[in-house]
Amino acid sequence: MPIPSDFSSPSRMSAKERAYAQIQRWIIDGTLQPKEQLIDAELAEALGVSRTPIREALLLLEVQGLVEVHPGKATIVKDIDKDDILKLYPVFASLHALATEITTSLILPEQIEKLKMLNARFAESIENKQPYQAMEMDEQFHNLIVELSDNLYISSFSTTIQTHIRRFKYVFLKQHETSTYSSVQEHAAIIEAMEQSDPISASAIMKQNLLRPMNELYKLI
Amino acid sequence: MPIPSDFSSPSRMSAKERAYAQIQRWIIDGTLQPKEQLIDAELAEALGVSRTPIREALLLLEVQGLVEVHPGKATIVKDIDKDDILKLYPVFASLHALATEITTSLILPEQIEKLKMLNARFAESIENKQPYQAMEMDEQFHNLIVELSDNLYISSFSTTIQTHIRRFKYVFLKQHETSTYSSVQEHAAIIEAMEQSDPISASAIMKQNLLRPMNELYKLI
DNA sequence: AAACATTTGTCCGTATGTATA
DNA sequence: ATATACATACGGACAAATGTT
Repeated sequence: MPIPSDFSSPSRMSAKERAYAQIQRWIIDGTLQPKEQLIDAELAEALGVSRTPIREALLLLEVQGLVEVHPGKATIVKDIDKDDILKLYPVFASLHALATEITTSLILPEQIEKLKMLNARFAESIENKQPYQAMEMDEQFHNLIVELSDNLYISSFSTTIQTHIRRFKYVFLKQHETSTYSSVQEHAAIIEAMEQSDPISASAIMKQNLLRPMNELYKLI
Repeated sequence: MPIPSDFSSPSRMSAKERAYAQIQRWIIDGTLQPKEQLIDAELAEALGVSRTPIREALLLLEVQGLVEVHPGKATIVKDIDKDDILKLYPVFASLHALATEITTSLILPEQIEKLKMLNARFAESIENKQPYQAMEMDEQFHNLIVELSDNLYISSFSTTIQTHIRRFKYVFLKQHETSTYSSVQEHAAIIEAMEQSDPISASAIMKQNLLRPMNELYKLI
């Protein structure tokens, strides 16, 4: 009789980690709205744990910029306004441009193939009008390049920014129709520049691939 | 009789904040060495507080990448090796290049003057052979540009990287003679590009101003 | 193999500080 | 101005997990 035995797969999340992941999801998807007050005792009861792991999770969310803790007063979900998009995307673009530059000089043929595969699935998702799946494929394409750059700081900062961008889309857009076919073509151009070992071109295209949606989003709102 | 009454100046740091600042200092200056085990109970006694604020401080330091927490096993000071410098500086340079680009289009004449003043004091410190003061003046110059870019993500990420770079210098260099006079000239060139409202040039020089010391440091070690 | 020592994780009670009636 | 309610900050004890004897 086969025993599941995947004890160490998600390595048994601690209460703190579960609380962190759940509260973060609630903030991103709008269940917890901007400026809404967070009371640790309430969250503790809602998640079936004590206040300690909740407080640790809120501390992490504060560092990430999703929560504001006013000692002795209140803890609230950080407010958001549309101009945040003008602060988020340039940093995101710079980080990914750097990651692209680094990855271009490290990438292996089989990893290039994986990027092509991800971009193909990205294109399919757009054609099949599945905006959420398209967004995820787009993220996977970008995240693979970031991972391949093998730089913990880039990946860490990138994850933080990506979380805020995701929240922004959830709060301001009903649908997530942010992916366009021109993005597929830019991805292809990035891959081509990587194949030609041209880090300058690759990173320049990557930057545009992220700054263009910023402008489109900003006009849209 | 005049009462000091500076209650809100440092706004009375919490135990968590004091613990965080102190442990961080100990890690940066090498009092707590790489791979050294950190026992929260010991730190709690040493700092005269309970384990709770210590654990919160360690959590923050873990996010910052200065500490590794292995649940149930141990908490240790993160190890460091000289190749870290090749990961830190490119990210630092990208962030400061972006900050420079943004600040160039926002900066006011009086703020330009302040940059000139900081660079003059930076030059003096080098001439007077005061390497630590020179490092601080250099940091103030860069940090002012970052602050003026008015982007919370840039300043937050920049602070994290700067902390690691500082630790690197403490661990691998006895003296902090990392500032050279060519850096003063590059700062002057950045200021000049800003005065001419040339963000491309300003950010390019800024990038070089940070990548050059990276290569010098790497060769030195 | 099992009991033990050690360290982190969690719970809950209390103190402190703030805002409001 | 005082007291009261309420939320966060902190403390101390217990539980859980890991490695060892």
